[in-house]
Amino acid sequence: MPRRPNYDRDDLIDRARDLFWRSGWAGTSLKDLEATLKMKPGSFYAAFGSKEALYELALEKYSEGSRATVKELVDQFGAFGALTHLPAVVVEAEGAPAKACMVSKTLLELHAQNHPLAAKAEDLLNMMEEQFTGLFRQAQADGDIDPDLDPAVLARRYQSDLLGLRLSAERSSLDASAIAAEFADSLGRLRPAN
Amino acid sequence: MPRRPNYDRDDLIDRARDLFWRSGWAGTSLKDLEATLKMKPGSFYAAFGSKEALYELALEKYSEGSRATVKELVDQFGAFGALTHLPAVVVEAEGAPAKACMVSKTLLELHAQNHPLAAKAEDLLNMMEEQFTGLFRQAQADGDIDPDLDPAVLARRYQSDLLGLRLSAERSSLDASAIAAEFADSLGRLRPAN
DNA sequence: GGGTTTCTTGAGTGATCACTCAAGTATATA
DNA sequence: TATATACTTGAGTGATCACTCAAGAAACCC
Repeated sequence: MPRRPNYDRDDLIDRARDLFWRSGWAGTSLKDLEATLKMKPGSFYAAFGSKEALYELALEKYSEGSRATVKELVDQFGAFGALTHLPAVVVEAEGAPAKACMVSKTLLELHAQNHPLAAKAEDLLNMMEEQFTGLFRQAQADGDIDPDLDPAVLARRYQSDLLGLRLSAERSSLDASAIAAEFADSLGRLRPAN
Repeated sequence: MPRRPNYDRDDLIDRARDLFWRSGWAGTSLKDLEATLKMKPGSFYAAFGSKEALYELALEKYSEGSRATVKELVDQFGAFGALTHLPAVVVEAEGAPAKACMVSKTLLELHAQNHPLAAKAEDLLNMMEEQFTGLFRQAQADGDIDPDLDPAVLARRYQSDLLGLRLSAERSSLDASAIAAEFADSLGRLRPAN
């Protein structure tokens, strides 16, 4: 009996994610979303309920994609190799809507307003941090990192520096690839003494 | 003949800076500004011309204050000491409207819109980077840092990591002081060999 | 193909946005 | 004290904000 929607919901969320990622929460109006998603207000609200609900879907998808990218690097280069390759990968991502991390942008924009999306962003940053912790632990098991170091501490610092790198990569006058290379290089200092 | 304004312009800019710093560009409405500055719209526009003009004044003042803080640390601890103390100072600033750097927040929020304030933020980040370059150069002259390292490269990396630290300090679930301490500690690796 | 159900359309909602301006008020000089 | 010159007030500007809803169109089951 029902009529099926003539859009691909997953594709819509992708496009919304890219728009939100580039333009932020307040910087993205419903008019912008209607244009990008080619939806009239009625369809939009029937499909997603609100701008906030769609942002949350987009943010979750961003975070999933982010963690998937890391997993691919692990498959390709191993845990330690993923950690050293990631800085260059995020900085040199050509088609990306922005260099900076969407989750950190969300946190910075909405933290002061105690917006629910800022709390969501904190949760996602914690998840991503845990992934890094796992990678450092694995790298220790692989003999690539000094086993006396605390993987949770290493992960916290790694994520902080990575977010800084990605923020810096938004600066047009700055060569982020060079910082990325130094960042990757400095991970060599964590190798075991043997 | 004229009537003098009954406000302290410098104090108004301070209060506007703190409000913008916390809430961002789009997150700060004129109503918010009117309440914080205790000014009616007419006075506001007579005094500052526009929300954007005031934001620019506030951003410049933020940047000046930031560089002044660094200079004070240099007077107190020397160039290398300033570099090692700064991470803890920015993270533990109790009364500050936000932990993250206002200039970097501005860049992230407005870069995608090609907003003039984003270009301004880039300029100010470049100025702050130059200050760090000078500090590394001085630290080399003082014999605290390996003279073979490039101070400009060190400054870029230092600033990037510092911005990442300050961004991370916005996370309530994260102990930023611990990262700050590790950050300061890792600068010890830059000391000359002898 | 009729009937049901959902999706799509797009004008329209009140609220808020940054901003204006004419009128009133206070302070300086002459 | 008179007058000139600001500054202050606050209602009001059109534009845009996120969002609603009644009506029409399309796809499915029987």
